[in-house]
Amino acid sequence: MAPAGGAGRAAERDRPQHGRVDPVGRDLRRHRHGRRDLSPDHGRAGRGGRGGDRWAQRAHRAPVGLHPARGALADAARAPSHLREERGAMIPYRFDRTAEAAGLQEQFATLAAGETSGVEVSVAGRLMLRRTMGKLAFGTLQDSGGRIQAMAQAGVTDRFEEFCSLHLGDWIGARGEVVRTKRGELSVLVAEWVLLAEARRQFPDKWHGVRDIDTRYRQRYVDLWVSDESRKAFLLRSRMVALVRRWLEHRGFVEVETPMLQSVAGGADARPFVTHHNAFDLDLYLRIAIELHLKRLVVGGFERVFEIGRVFRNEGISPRHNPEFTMLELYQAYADYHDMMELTEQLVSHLATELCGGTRIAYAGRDLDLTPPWRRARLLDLVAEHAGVTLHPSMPVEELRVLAKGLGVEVEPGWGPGKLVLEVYEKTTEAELWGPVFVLDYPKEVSPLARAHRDDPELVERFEPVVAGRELGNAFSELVDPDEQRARFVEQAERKDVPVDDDYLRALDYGLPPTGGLGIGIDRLAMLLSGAENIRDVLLFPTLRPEAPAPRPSGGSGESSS
RNA sequence: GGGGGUGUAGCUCAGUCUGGUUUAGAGCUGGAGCCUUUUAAGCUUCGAGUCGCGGGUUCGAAUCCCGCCGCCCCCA
Repeated sequence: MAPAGGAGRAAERDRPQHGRVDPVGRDLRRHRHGRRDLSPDHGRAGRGGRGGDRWAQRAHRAPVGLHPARGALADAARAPSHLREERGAMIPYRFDRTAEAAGLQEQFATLAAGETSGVEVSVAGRLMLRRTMGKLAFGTLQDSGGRIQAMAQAGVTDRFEEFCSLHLGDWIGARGEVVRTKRGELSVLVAEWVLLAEARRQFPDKWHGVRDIDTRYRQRYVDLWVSDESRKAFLLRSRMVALVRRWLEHRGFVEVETPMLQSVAGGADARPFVTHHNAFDLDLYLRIAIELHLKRLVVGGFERVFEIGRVFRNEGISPRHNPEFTMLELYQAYADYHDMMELTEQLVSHLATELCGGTRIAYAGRDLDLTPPWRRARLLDLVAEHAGVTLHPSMPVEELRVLAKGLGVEVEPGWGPGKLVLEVYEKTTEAELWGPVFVLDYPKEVSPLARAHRDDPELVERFEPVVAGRELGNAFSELVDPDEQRARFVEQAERKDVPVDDDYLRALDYGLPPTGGLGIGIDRLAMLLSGAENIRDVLLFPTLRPEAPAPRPSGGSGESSS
């Protein structure tokens, strides 16, 4: 049967096979014995249990498939366990839960040790700990919101012995009275229970959990199941994104979704991923920014618009970079970058207040005060402060090059003065800024979508909020002049061999009002508020190298070739 | 690409410097059993490892040497 093959392959992948007994064959033999000798009785007993079918709808007994190993090699140690096979066949289609752990802990907080409540509930969750002692057993059940102890007693609990043989990691549903034990632990005294899912692979260390960082990223389902802090970080991220949406909607922003597949990947300076559309026989790019589409929408009359979405950059991976990450971008008509600064500090302090209980937080072992207003400082002034040199993009290229080298900053031949200034800032100053600080006024050369500074034509009205030595986002007074934009695109195209986005220029021809734009890295923000120092700790499934080597063409192992 | 760290049972880790009392250990998990108030329950017992992979040195390699691979961190 088909499922057998699948299970077998899964088991094989977990360990190399070198002339060992095939686990599938072993399982199969074991299974047949179990059925022949033991199965029928247990089948009847299971289905005839009192009240079971009324309480939880049980599935018809499905043909019992092969049980893959509970972890590599572990099946070798496992007894036939006909009980488990029978139980596996009785998984219900649904379960009526009437209470959750956290709610019970709250509701019965005053129930005294040794007292019974007279209240009957049904709970469901995963068995995290188990303590059996002959005629009495305790299990710690975890649901999405908390933990509650399940207490089973011979003579009270249906199928008591089977309950005692549950594995850590198994999911069960249980009905019974809420009681508090003599030792003070709130419990559900189980009358009836049902297996909801079997954990066929062994539970990680119940005290240490999973420490191996690779396993935590690759098998997030295991990490989330056993790592409290991991669960918390992702819940925080989820709440954070919800708060961002609500906060922006309150301020009249409209959420939109724009294409991720683009024929011109614009809006940022990054290498795109290329993909191919078959019907059009057309190469397309995964977007590297959301910017240009959102500004088109402002042209179209959406005065306040935002998108929270994935962008893709085909560049290196580091503790702060993942090839796909989530950006918030927003555009507000009639606003400039000063408005964007206010919006940024208000938004971030709001999130910190809601999620961290205040705007003074700790990050990487240091205090961080996100209380507005944040310091505003010109990039050139910060470079002077930290690197001790006064630079300006109007200075001769050669002079800037010498200054940069003098600071130990490596430079490339083609770089103009603006790029040199930016490079000096990034190499000498950015990481030193604990912040929060708005770094203002970037060279025009490196900011092709930002509007020239009203006081200095060599600069643009642009800022990056920098926190803990890292940029959290990027914002401009947007460039609205179509001729100026065309000139910057053309200049960029000549220098970097990137196409000009003619449609965007056409959109500007229809009139983009003065507009403030802001992009914030949602992952970075989640790191900040959850205390994570690695972006992978806020990405459920970070990009990793494939686990197994690519399957080789069939035709031998290839190892014996001489 | 360079440097540093790391890889031993399903999980968490000893053992590596100083090669051999080690047939590779512990705890948890898992199997069998005892146990009616546990809180990582306890107790008895059993099983489980190509010590990342491949070469080499040696009478003998988890341990020393060489090469490679994965992961983490720093730098580019």
